[in-house]
Parts: sequence; C-alpha cells; structure tokens
Amino acid sequence: MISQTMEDYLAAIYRVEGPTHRATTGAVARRLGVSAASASAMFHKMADSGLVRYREYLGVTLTASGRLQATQIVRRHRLAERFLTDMLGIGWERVDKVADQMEHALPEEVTESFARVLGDAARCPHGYPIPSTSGEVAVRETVSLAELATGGGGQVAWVSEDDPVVLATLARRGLVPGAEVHVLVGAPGAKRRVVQVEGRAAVSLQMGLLQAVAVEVAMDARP
Amino acid sequence: MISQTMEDYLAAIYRVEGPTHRATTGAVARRLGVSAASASAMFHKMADSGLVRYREYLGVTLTASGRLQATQIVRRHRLAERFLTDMLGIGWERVDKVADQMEHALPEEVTESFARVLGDAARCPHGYPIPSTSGEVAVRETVSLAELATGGGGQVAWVSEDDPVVLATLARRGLVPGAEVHVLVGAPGAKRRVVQVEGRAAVSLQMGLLQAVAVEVAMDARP
DNA sequence: AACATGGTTTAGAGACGACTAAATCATAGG
DNA sequence: CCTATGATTTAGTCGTCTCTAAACCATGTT
Ligand SMILES: [Mn+2]
Ligand SMILES: [Mn+2]
Ligand SMILES: [Mn+2]
Ligand SMILES: [Mn+2]
Repeated sequence: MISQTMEDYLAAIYRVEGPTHRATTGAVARRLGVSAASASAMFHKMADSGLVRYREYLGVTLTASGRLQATQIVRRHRLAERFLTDMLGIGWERVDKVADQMEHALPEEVTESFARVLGDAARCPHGYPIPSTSGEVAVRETVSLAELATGGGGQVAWVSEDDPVVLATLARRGLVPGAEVHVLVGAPGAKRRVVQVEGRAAVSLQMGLLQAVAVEVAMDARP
Repeated sequence: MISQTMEDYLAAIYRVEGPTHRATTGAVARRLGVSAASASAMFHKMADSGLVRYREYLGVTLTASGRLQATQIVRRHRLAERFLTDMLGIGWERVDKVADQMEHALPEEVTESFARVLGDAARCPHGYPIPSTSGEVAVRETVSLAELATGGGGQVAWVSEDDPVVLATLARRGLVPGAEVHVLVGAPGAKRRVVQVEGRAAVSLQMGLLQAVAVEVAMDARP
C-alpha cells in the first residue's frame, strides 16, 4: 500500500517531468507547496520503492511502475473533475481541490463507472488529456499565449488549473479549451498582450493570464 | 482545521453513543479498529478542542459543537453511499469503504449537489437516516432480528454495514430496508432462528446475520 | 468488606511527513 | 580554470497517530 502523500508526489512528478525533462527537487516541491528538504527525503523513499530513479542533485524520473501508477492517479483526478463539473454543476475553478482528495478515494470500479457515465471523456474540464486505463495519453504540442508569435494564433488546448482566480477570469474572457485565439499586439514575453478570442472584442491580458493558457498552433504555423 | 483522523473519531462516537449511552473507549476503539490506548489519547485531544466531554474511565459525550460536526460527516458519508449505489450502480456491500474516504473530501457545495440530484434521499442504502444540514435525524425504535420475540415481526429499518460478506448474504435473502420480516422459530438469543421475508420461503439464519438486521416492530406489537 | 476481573489509562517508543538551518554540490561567469 | 551563486542534500526537531506493556480503577462476586 502506497500512502496518500506518496500518491501526491507521484502525480506531481508525472506532471513536472516532460517527455525529456527530469523532475527536479525544487519543481516538485514548489508544485506541492512543500520544502525542498521534504521532497528530497521523499525521493529517497520513492526510489527505494522502485517508483522513481533518483540521481542526486539532478532529480527523479518515473520508472515503468511509477509511471503507470501516476497515470492512474491522474486519470482518477481528471475523471473526478469532469464528473464534478458535468454531473454536479460545480464551477471549474473549484473542482481541482476536491478532485485532489477524491483521486485517493476511488477504487477501480468507481473510476470506471465515472468513465462510463461520462461517455469516456477525453479531457478534464481544463483541457488536459485523461489517461486511458493502460496509461496512454494523447500528446499535443502547445505554446503558451505568452510566448506565441505576434500575429499568430491557434486553439486553446488547456489552461493552468491551480489558481481559482485565474480560472474564473479566463472563463469570463472565453479562454476555455477549444476556443480559437489570436495575438494581435505585443511581443512574446511582454508584460501585456492584446488577444482576440473567437468573435469577441479584443482584450489586453497581463502576463499571469497569458502564461496560464496553452495554445495548439495550427499545423502550418509552427515555428 | 480538524484532521481526517479526528473526523473519523467524531463519526464513530456519534454512532456508538445512543440517546442515553455514553461512548466508551473500548467501543469506539473497536469500531475504528484501533487500540484502546489510541482512543484514550484521542479523547483527551478532542476534549481539549471542545468536541467532547470526557469522564475518565467512563467515556465521552459529544458537545453541541462536536455533535453538529459529527452529523455533517455522517451526512456526507450517507449521501455519498446513496450516490454510489443509485447513480453509479456500485453494490451496497462495497460503498461503505469508499464513502469512508469521500466523507472527508466533500465540501458543502458538492454535498448539497449530491442531495439535490438524489432528490433529498432520507436514508443511506443500508437504511440509516441521513441527517439534515442542521443535524436532525428521524429516530426509529428498533430491535435486532436476534432479539425479536418469537412469532413477532416488523419492517427492516436498517442493516449493519461493516461486513461486506454479511451484506451480500442479506441482499440475497431479501433482507433489505423496507422488507417485512417475521420470526417463525427460535427463541430470542438462540444460535439460529427461522425467519420469513415478505412472500419468500422461510430460511434459517445464524446469529451473525440476525444481529445485523434492525427491525422496526409494528406499533401494536411493542413489548 | 475484600478481592478478582476486565476495561481504561499511562508510559515509552516508533513510523511518517513536515520544517529550519547548515553543509554540500553543479554550473555559469569571469 | 576558478569561483560565486543558487539549488540540493543532510542534520536535527517536531507534531500526529499508532502500538505494546504495565499500572490503575470501577465493578460485581464471594
Ligand atoms: Mn491528492
Ligand atoms: Mn483539470
Ligand atoms: Mn472516514
Ligand atoms: Mn450506510
């Protein structure tokens, strides 16, 4: 049996480590709101349990076993979120916190019931892919709205989900997964940029909001 | 903030202490699968937090504050159970364990959404009353099938929910909340008794099963 | 009235997961 | 190539919850 805490570390590592990237102590600690010392100690225990490979001072990588368990936790998390928004009508800015608890409570049978009644949803309400039971995920190449080339645009793939205030603002601006968006004014990395969503009037958004939006650039517009 | 462990103690005390009965260290410890020493230590902390009154060697009683919080945990637990059986089709012998986790994860908003989509259910799948938001419960006078007078009968009010095997057996025998049941043969307290459910053929049940069934005796047949 | 018994509390200790402060390492700039 | 800097690890504690073993108390029996 794996502790709830260790499950949270697993999911955090999964989300931090990109396809190439290693999950560093600091990045995981930051995501979990925990000191780097605590993360370091936990990395040792997880390595002993065969969940990660740990190269000191460099960070961890999930093993096959660790990766499979991580995807299952993330699957439970995102299915729970979908359920909360779709079936209970809870606002998307509040579901992450609840799902963060539920992800540890749902046995296989309940998880798959969720999937069934939700029609095998492919994404969480924030746009992130829901891993399959075997751990596969649909990968998409994205660029944050902050870094997108001026004049460029695409479809919103997902939005960062950890700040409820940001989420509420994004929803009000129409910046939800699936929306078409274009950058009209402002260089990549600028403090503010003017963007246009679908048929709406253009709005100026600041850094924090821009960084929270991941855009899938149209095939022919890739850098 | 109150710990998940303390919440479990609160609910256990609530369920152990009858209208008159005091919740004793041993009874609470047994219900939580914990040593008496652990329960004793926790009682001190809960008394310090104003959740219970503690009379050493005699047990605890919930304070007004403790009782209110306990009913809210039990409300979440039982609504979660109803949701799992009614909306997801999970078997009633498995829902208690899942609800035991979910009861700590559901904020007010989600709990009341459950209540709404369930049409303000009055009982959990095992027949226990669901406390209202203000903590009120419908009281019913019951006698266990083991103690019911020979020849007597009534309506099944609720069944003990902690043993999945017992629950599965009871369901197979038709001994579910609402069923009419009569004791045909066997003295109160006997190892086995013959009972009849609704229109079914009479069956002989052993102690363990008999004790698990609480029967509401018809008004005119009260002892 | 004394005592035996069983339940309860205390004593002592361990697992887990968090923290701060201090030491250590990797690496980018000079 | 060397060093300054920032990230990481270690050392030392703490809080929470658990346990077993031993001491203690309330109770009913003799
Ligand atoms: Mn979590
Ligand atoms: Mn999400
Ligand atoms: Mn619980
Ligand atoms: Mn129940």
